[in-house]
Amino acid sequence: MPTAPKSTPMPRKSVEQPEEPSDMRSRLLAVALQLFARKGFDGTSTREIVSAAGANQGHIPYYFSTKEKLWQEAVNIAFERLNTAMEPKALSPETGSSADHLAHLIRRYVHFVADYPEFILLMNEEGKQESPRMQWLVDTHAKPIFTTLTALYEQAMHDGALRVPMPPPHFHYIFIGAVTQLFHQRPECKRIFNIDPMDPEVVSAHADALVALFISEPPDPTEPKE
Amino acid sequence: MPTAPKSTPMPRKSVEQPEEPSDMRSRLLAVALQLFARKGFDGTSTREIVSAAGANQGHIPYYFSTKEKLWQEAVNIAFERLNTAMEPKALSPETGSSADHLAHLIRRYVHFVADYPEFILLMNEEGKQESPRMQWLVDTHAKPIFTTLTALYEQAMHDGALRVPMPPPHFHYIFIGAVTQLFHQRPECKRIFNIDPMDPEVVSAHADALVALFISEPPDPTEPKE
DNA sequence: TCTCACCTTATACGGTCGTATAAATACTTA
DNA sequence: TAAGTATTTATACGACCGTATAAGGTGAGA
Repeated sequence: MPTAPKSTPMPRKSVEQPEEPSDMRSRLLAVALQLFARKGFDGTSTREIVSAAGANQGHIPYYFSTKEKLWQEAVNIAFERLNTAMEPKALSPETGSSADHLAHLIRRYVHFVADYPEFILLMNEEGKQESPRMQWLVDTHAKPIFTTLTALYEQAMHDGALRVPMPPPHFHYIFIGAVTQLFHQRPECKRIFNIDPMDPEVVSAHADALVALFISEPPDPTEPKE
Repeated sequence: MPTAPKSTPMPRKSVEQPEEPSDMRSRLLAVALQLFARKGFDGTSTREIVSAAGANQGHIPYYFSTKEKLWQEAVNIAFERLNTAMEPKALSPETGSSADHLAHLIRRYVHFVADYPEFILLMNEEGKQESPRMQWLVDTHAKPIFTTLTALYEQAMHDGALRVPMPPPHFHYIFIGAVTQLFHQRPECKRIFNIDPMDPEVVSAHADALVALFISEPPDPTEPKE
């Protein structure tokens, strides 16, 4: 920009976005994650990422060498957030019934998905077709998580906490689909039903419905048992 | 190809694929539907379509004028198949309980999705972000279907056929997600669980699980009612 | 056989893509 | 302040994109 005033040479670094991560690498990762989730890997150009991050084309080979590597690092961040939101200690509690615990996990996951739809958008985008990216994602992140989840499902079925027992893979996809479809199809839902899935009341109602659908009712204390 | 033998000038038309639709327009539509479903609108190039259909670049402006129009015609075909598979008369039966009827519809839809995953791949691809394509798809095809479905859900809840009553939009996305996620994430499922969702036994087991989850059990005739 | 509408082909245009790199700038350390 | 490292910039390359079109081929009716 040849017309920029040289008389005010920017004090130190950038005063532009005091809230976002200041270094270019982090900003590129954050922007890339948003765009990859919303528009897919092929649907997102490096020029779009660079422009939205206020960066330069040269930054991508400099920091990430390749668009694919940039995507991998962005996915790593998404899984870090999942693991933070659903931290492992919450998965094996010491108190409360199995049903209560599972209900709590469902509510937590619903709110995570609503707060951070990028995660499921990425997963659904990459899980639907064979590709090196899909294999990397599954082997690196998904498989270990699903091993843990399968154990959780089996424990819950053993405890009678799940209303309808079924093989873990079936339960897994039924459950994940039931939780996420509303948020994955947000624009469609807004246009068809005039409802915004991100509305906090909608999110809570969704969590309630899912808990009622999947979790066994506790035995009614006003009735004699057996 | 200058080395092609001119001595054998192809009798009449093409003897190549006697089973596929013979005219180029239909072949382009069939191929485009597959590719759009598997790789999305942006992820599919007209050159890819043309090459897979054994056609020429010029065929696309000639028959469809635009890639977007080609996409629209392919989507029309997908919805024709949905409407054929779930034909309206099946939606309002005269005999049997509401629960039996609904269970039948669930099984039918599960098998449709398994046989023809292109449909849900297209819907999920386009429903996840705002775009003129999404608006066209929803206004042209999805909205009328979902109006019918909402009436169906409400009737089923009124009849007590659904185990867990909830507002129709919530039920809709929970149900669609529960049915389709397994088939949408087929490559992921194969890699994680070593299970192919298209295996007929897996499809049937999935349908059974969904019926058990959503549909109320019939009142047990061996027990006195009330 | 000639005509003419229909279909197919080869080829091209301007634009965008991922990637790359040399030069310019900013920052740190001495 | 001087030297050296880290970052940013402008720019370029070849490949592929959607779209377009003029020329060639084909077959039915005159």
